[in-house]
Amino acid sequence: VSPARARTTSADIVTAGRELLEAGGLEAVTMQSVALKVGVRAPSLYKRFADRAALIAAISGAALDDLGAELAGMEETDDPAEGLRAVAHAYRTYAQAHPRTYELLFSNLPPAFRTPADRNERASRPLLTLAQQLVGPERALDAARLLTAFAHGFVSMELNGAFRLGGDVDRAFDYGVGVLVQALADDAQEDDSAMGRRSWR
Amino acid sequence: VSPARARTTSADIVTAGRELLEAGGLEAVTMQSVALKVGVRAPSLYKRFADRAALIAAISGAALDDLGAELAGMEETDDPAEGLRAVAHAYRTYAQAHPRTYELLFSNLPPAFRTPADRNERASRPLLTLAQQLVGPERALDAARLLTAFAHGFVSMELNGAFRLGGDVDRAFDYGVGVLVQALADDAQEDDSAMGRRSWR
DNA sequence: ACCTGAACACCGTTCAAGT
DNA sequence: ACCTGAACACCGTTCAAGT
Repeated sequence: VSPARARTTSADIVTAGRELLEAGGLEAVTMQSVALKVGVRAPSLYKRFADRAALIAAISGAALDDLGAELAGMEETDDPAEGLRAVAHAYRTYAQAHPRTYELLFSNLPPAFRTPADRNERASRPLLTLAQQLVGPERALDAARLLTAFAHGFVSMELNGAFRLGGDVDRAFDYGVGVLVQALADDAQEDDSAMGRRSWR
Repeated sequence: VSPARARTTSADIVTAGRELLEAGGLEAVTMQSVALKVGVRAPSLYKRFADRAALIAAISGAALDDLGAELAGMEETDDPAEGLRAVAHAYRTYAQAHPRTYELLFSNLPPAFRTPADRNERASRPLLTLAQQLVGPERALDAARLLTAFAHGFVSMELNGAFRLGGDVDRAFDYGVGVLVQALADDAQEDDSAMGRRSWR
């Protein structure tokens, strides 16, 4: 007897899932729709992914790698402030190009299916490196979190249609990034000149 | 013949839904579980809500009203910077107390079922008023968006377990809020003294 | 006027049976 | 070794029939 040959691959399945995700949101990524798209029946997917959650996690991980690739190399600059602004804009650009995928990237997954820490690390290194260049090692993490939180929060609200009071949304993002980076630079400057930490408490 | 008397109310249904949401996440809010909790069968819910999406929207709206009530009155202060910091912390406190509900509040709903604009307005007015006191009417909206984006982004990443690099997360939030409010105040100050807008572009 | 059981289409998942 | 149809439990939703 000749054992059945594989008719698809994990990579193909993830690709099909990502296309369905971007086209119709997470609810369109059903085991049946993904299977049909790769020319197989739903039960066959369980040969490669334990369940739907594992497939979604793989899709999320692949998307994170893409975002990481988009940001790669941005820390190689001699103007960290400019670099940070560029990272923020690249971040927003990715979200606008792949809104549903971006949404998934920051949605709650069961702990067992979260993206491994090292893949996460790669995507966040440019930002962290630039932050360290701007404010020094001690406050790099806080600064990176400040920027990430702002960028993610802004983009997330933008995608959810939360900015309905009018105004220029592009300008608001520029304004926010600018104020933030400048504030971080000033904060570091003050410390350099031994004036102690700004008292904002 | 005696027509059947109502055995539940829309308010009861929403309450039951909110409890199920906080206990087990959105996926635990099924028409059957909600119906059983109010002592009725699933089909009866359709007398009061067009479908599950409408029920979820009602739950989301009720939660927004609660958050609005939490923030109400915070704009009545003579220290807008302090008021803004207080709003940011109240925001984070709400999210930590009701994580799943908070998550729903900022998740993507189909446009037809979004919270009406006026209910949204009530929850965002304190922040907007304080921002206007700090930076003036022209930049109030940008400033409010900067703060909201940071607070939402930070809290959202916190709830999703995105802060895995260690460090003091409470301190990072304080740091971010402090830097932001200070930067906004400085920015406004500069304009007041007719030195033109800070050139951060 | 509201409630219900029964039915339908759909989903995730399992598994014995095929090659 | 992988694929499949059939089956199961569950879900949202509709609707005729009850009171």
